[in-house]
Amino acid sequence: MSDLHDQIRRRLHSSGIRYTNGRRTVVETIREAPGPMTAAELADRIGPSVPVSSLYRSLGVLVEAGVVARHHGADGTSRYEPAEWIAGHHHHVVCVSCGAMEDVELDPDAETAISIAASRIAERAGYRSRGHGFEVEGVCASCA
Amino acid sequence: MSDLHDQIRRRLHSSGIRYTNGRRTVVETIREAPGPMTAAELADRIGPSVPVSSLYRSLGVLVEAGVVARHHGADGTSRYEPAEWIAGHHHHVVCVSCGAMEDVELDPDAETAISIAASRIAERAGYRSRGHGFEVEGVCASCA
DNA sequence: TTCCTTGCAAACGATTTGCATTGGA
DNA sequence: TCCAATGCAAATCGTTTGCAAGGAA
Repeated sequence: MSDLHDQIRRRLHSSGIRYTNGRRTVVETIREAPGPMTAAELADRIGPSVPVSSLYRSLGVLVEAGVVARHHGADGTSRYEPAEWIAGHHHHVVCVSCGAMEDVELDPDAETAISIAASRIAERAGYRSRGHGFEVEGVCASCA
Repeated sequence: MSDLHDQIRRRLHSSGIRYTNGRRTVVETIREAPGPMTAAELADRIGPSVPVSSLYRSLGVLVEAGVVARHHGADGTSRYEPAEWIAGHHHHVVCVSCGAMEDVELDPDAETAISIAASRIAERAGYRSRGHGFEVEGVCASCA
């Protein structure tokens, strides 16, 4: 596990960015989270040791460096989770009612179907497909 | 076409809501737009006849009534377009760089594949699938 | 010493809301 | 008449930034 942090440290260092305690705390909190978290949720879990402004700055740096991925829930707020090279490939369900977001993995055949359809969609609009990330909308259990 | 506005008027009236000039202007502007628009873009097109606060209030009412659909761009701002019963079924590509959003239609076979995979994803997370709406992420032509 | 990073507070952009006024059925 | 809708300004929320102090290489 220190392995991972070494990898991250190297990644950041190659851009002249330091892997400080605060940033490591942010990364660990995101990794321990059950799913994509908002900045406010992260701030709650981390406590006052990392003030909001620093939290946001760290998140920006980590997203920029490809360590953390940023997503947008149905409520407009950003949610953060480990990048794919850390967390593995997966998709998201987003609750259109409360904005919650969860990770989901697909079996290979569904994955293939999705991949084809998604790249066709991107191509048709003249977009360069970025992986084949997409989000499914629905209503979560507690909102239903 | 006055047909459509009559339908909308009836829809709103059944909830004790009035279909005023301002709201009609908002609906028409959204219908004439080339794709999902932000509130700011709508305000630009409409001009000062509908102040921002009224615009937002109208959008809220229209979304609530199922006349307009609200989506979340990659930049966190909301985008609005006619509801599916007006615009027809389609999907979206979202530019992860600038937040732009475009409509895309799929051929029936891709549509079927997507539909199956999307409902499987929703089910797996315990979400009630809302249609099978989803958004594909990519990078648009002007950002690439 | 030289940059990068932090922390606080102030600034910001998008959206919402309080309140008094206007307008429609 | 009665309740919904409007317009303005102020408030709120998530997020960003300026600036001076602190810390690692």
